[in-house]
Amino acid sequence: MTAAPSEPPPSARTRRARGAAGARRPVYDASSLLAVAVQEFNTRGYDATSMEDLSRAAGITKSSFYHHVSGKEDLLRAALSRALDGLFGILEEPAAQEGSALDRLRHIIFRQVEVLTSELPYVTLLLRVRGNTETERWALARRRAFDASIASLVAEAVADGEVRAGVEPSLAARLLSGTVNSIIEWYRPGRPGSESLPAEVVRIVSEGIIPPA
Amino acid sequence: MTAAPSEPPPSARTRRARGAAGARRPVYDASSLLAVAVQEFNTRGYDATSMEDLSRAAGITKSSFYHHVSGKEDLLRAALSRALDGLFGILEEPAAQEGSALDRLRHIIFRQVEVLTSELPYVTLLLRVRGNTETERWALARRRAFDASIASLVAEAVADGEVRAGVEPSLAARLLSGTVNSIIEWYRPGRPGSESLPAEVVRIVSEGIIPPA
DNA sequence: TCGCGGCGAACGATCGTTCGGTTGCTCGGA
DNA sequence: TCCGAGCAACCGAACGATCGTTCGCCGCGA
Repeated sequence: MTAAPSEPPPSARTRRARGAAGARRPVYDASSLLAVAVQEFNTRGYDATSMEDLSRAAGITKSSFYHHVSGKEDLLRAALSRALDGLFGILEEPAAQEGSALDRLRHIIFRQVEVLTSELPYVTLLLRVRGNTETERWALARRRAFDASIASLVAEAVADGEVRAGVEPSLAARLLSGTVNSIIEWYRPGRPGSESLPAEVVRIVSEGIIPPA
Repeated sequence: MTAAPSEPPPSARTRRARGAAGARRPVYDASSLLAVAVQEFNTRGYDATSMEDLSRAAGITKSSFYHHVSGKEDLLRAALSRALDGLFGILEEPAAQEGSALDRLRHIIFRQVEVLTSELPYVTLLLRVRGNTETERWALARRRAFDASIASLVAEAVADGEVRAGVEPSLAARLLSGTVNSIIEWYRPGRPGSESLPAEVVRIVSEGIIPPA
């Protein structure tokens, strides 16, 4: 353990039971280091976060950190993959493929809020990607594909006469995605009333945010 | 002019007429360089943008760039100031201080969309600040103060019975700000229909984004 | 002649990454 | 039961690259 002279506590350490079946002695595993890294990325921003920052947050030195991860951009890719898998998984659910366009849309919105909150750090990182590297551009393209499938669903619902076509369907789709995604700016897990958030969001995008009395 | 050997065109150059009344020969002025810098900041992200990137976008060398600006963070501060001045200016307008809470709220939303679109690069930068430096924390605090005044206005409108209190006023206020701010993610100036956007946003937050038929 | 706008070169700092070496636990064989 | 080999975890030091910033100098127009 080599008692460190300064402050860092063994924060996200996931010590496996001594002598457990399997490999030798993994003090850190890949997913817990990823969680630490994503948290730092979201606090400081990806570019402003150094590998020194990440390793310090994990409680080890920079060179030790490299024994567990292959590099900074691979951490980013793993995190973005997790977020994208969560979102695209929604589209493959039965309720997202059966029923009227409006019903499918409502289900997707509901589930999108659930995924946003359950995978908050990863989705937050995804929604802040700018496209500087090939990894970021890949994530941006996948994200645009997700938004596009929602936009086409909105258009279908309007064409079927299931929603009032007060505005352009494309504008409605953009504001819809923007409203749902903005949740990452303020949502923090563990606060009371979180479990009702998906239903409240679905209602609010149907009835309006500030509907006159 | 000293014809550069490579590609960069004299992009945002604001050449003053030869021999015009006044000072010597300001080829670049502070505001045009700020515009160039903010555009680069928004494309790559503030931290990922180097002074080399900025000067290249301006068509001069890095050392020449420093003859006109005092540093990277001062550029950021100037840009964030411009965005914040635009937003807080809304709150001082007569229509934001007189009338019912709902009318004031509608006016602020309308004007906020106008400012978002007219000052798009500066507000975009503001909405992406993370809080790494003292400048960024100052901007974050001011931005939170703006959001708080909107939240209290929503609460007032609910208390006065002017809007249907379907959900928590604080949730409505957060989704309201998120919806309006998300416009920066897709709005680009000069496209047809832009002039009607503020009114459409006001209507959509009142009637819902996807109201059932 | 003056001085502003522009330039190349260089500063120290920090970046992501690599390398060689030390520690201490685990396990097979005596 | 003891021991030595092997290896995962960890570390300090350093790599070349790039960062924001500064400096001294030059050329041209007023």
